[in-house]
Amino acid sequence: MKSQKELSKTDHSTEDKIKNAARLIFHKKGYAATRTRDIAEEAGINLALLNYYFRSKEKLFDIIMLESLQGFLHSIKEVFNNEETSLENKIETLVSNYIDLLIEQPDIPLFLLSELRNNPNELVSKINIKQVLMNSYFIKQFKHAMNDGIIATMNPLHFIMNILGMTVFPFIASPILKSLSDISPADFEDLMNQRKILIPNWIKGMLIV
Amino acid sequence: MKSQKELSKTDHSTEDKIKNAARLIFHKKGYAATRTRDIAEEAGINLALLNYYFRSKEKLFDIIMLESLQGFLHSIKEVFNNEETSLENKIETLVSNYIDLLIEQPDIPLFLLSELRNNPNELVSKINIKQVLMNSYFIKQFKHAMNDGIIATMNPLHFIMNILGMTVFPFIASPILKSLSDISPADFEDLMNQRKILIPNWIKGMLIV
DNA sequence: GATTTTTTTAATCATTTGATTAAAATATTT
DNA sequence: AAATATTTTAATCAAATGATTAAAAAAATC
Repeated sequence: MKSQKELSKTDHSTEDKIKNAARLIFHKKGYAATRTRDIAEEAGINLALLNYYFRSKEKLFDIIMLESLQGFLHSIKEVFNNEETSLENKIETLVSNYIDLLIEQPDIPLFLLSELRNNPNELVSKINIKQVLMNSYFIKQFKHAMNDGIIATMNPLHFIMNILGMTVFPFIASPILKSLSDISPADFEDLMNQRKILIPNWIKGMLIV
Repeated sequence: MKSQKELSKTDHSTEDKIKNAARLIFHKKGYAATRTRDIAEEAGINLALLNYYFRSKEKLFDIIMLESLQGFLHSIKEVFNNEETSLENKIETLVSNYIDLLIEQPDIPLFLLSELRNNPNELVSKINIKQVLMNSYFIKQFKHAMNDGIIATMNPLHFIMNILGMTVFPFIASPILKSLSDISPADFEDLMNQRKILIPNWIKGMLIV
């Protein structure tokens, strides 16, 4: 089990050291609350180096943001466009993969959602999430099963909201959930691991005609 | 249907004008990204007045934060401790109330979750969410029904995560969801209103033994 | 209506913070 | 080894930003 910091791939080059530090702090505090000096300190470099390599805070942020978003979508892409697996299998794999990802990097969802909130972000259109998700093989399978009466009729958006809501929300709300009961971080992780099995079962229950 | 701004209760007094402006901007941009000058401009007052009435940005923020958190918990409190209603009824009421609340004030969840993320917040302990939720009549009913074999066995936390996840998450992720498909804000609101019926049904499905 | 208190304003301060610059240190090339 | 290019640093700048102050305006009190 590696810590967030150790996890940061080989920071051999100075550029990587800065990027890894930036990722860590941006993810934890968001753009506005992050000081370039904090990044420099975390990276163990002089502040001027940050601007030497990345020109500005904003450009550095854009790089981190793009990579984070791509990384987060990568899991979905992989699963959604696999033409070999069943609908059920996709649900199981998606939930399980995401819970693993979120246990490792619990700050990612709140980071992404906060930063995408207002920004008239070209990123979202750049990445073309719509194409990736709504035109995926997974959605085709889903619609097909609906037409064949195998699963209940439902707007696919409801379906996606339910999967993501049940999977991602606990991590977003973990500070509150942890204070709700007296669960330790280890207990919380156990609960999340239980959900790898539970969520797919609940989801399947929603699909029964 | 009032806009967020008009909704702001009677800003008769200067103090109220400032608080309402602060609430609007803090909710939308978060603490770090908010400039006291923006609040002053939104309130239509001189910047010095903000400090005259509230001493500092931080003190003003603390007031808004406390009120927002209390407001958000108020809905739960009301429903959870009603000893007249059934478990099913509580679920329906809670989901319906929250969806109404979130349609009116969609910025609240991301605001609360972002700001509570790191802060070693005394607020959370001050408000004592634990007492409100985990020792509520609702949880008693839930545990009782489990013991009697009326509903499936499940950690109550899973149950709360599922209700809140399915209810709140779509609003947090709405910027992305809206770009996912081509739904208009009106379409989105329709979807959310559908969920007032759908979510309680899905939840009940999870509880079947 | 004069006096005192409260509210509001314009101007300014001090600190923070993103960014730059010129020089030093290090690495690379010739 | 000398010359050149690259990387790093310390010092500093300029703008943004939270906060204060002293004076003006308005309201309340006598």
